[in-house]
Amino acid sequence: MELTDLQAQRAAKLEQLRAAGIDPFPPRCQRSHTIGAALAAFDNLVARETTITLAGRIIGARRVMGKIAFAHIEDGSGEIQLWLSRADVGDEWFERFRDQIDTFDIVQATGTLRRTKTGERSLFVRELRVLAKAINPPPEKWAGLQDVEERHRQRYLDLIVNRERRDVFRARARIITTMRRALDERGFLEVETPVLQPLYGGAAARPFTTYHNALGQNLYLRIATELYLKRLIVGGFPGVYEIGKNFRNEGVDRSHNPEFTMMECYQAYADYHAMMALVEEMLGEICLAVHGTLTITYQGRELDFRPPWPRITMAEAIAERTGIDITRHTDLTSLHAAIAERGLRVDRKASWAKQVDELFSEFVQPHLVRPTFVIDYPVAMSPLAKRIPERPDFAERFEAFIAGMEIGNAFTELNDPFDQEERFREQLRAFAAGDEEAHQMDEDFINALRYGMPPTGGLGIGIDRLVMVLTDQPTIREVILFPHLRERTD
RNA sequence: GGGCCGGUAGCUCAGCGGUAGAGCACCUGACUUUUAAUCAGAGGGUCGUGGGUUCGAUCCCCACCCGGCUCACCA
Repeated sequence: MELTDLQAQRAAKLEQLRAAGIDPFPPRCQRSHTIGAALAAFDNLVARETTITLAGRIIGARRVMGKIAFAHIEDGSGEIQLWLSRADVGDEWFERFRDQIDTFDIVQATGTLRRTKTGERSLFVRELRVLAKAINPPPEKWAGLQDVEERHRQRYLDLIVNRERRDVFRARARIITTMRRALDERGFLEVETPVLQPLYGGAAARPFTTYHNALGQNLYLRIATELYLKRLIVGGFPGVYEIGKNFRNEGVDRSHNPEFTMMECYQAYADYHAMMALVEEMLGEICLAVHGTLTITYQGRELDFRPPWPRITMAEAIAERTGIDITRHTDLTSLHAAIAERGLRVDRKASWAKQVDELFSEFVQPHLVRPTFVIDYPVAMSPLAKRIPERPDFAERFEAFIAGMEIGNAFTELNDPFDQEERFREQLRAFAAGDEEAHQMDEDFINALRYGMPPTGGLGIGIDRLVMVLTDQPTIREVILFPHLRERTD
């Protein structure tokens, strides 16, 4: 790989260090404190004049004068200023600091803590060591690394330079930890199910396909964990959950990434009302863990996580926004007529369910800013959910919306194997008619249901979108460390 | 996939037919309390890629690559 001038300069300095018998990449350091710990114990360490050794990356500019020098280092726990004087570290290392050590190099410094005359807490260095020489130069000192593409392609650099971005991913970890604890405390068992699946199911999506050489078999990367987790409810676990990646072979936009993290949980002897309560409680706990309050701001808009969240049926929501009552237009012709009557766009290619969904997505979803449950979806859109006894064309299903985004999806799970089989057959017909996202027939899942699955509530939460909401990030790419980007060919 | 915008020094950006610019960074020198250090000086570019128009193209035209926003799609 060809080096730029700046890289070559740094590589030359590295060789100078080697020539002086200094390993620019020594295997160990002698750190006595993290910077965070040293700052926390600062007054004590000053009073006792304790000699300590800190390590970290040089950030910002080195300020080297004739006989003294300043620089800041950071180690992930904090930042501190180094104060170096020619008298204390000696000519050799003072000049080495000036001539061979650069911004971004990782160093170790031994000395005592004190405040400078301006009052800044600093390590007055007596001994310096190089821990790792940086060959790549830093971006611009003030503007930093702005270019979105480079921030994502070189996330490591983004995290060094834009250190506040680390907080987004710390919050992400806290969100997942808190969710896991909430589920554990409620008796759910964490499980792992296959990522490589011979059939894909549990969601409406196109899959990524791969091939197992030894078995001579096509496999799919999972689009959901649902059908495996419900097999475990059949198997007798009272509650299970899985947090993991799903893969959907679809487009990329501000709220979609081809691989994304989903939490799915299933609770035996519960229904979708119990799942609504679970969402309210669990997301409340998570919001408190991250923000310490249940009312937060997302992209300038207030979000109130205090329970109970509003509940509105899909039919009511559509009627409210469009004046169309889908419960009275139960066939496509009638529905199209109602849409046309109001001067709205009719999708001639859509099925009834698809047309309903389009009405919902276009006219209702953008308005669902505060945390809201939309409940009771048409059965035709919900092939894995149980019918509402009094209204068998609708299913006991809800989706949770926050800031106009679908965050969660839940049902009272369909446990009638005959109905499930018929729903799969309906999906096969849709697939044959050109719906590439229709579900596949899963005979083994039907077989599991034939052994009897208790009434069960199931829930999926899109972790990435939840993190967006709770960290006030505008796009999903900002909450995924390494978001999907096209390969660069130059 | 459509529309709009962008890709120029390591980074942040200006320039938009006539020798390629600034700031920061880097390099050289001075400097014992800096923190956007300061002062003086120097270097650094296939202007995303490939064609075309032109006496001459970073600039105009075409195609392509890579992004951003947006619409569509993806419940």
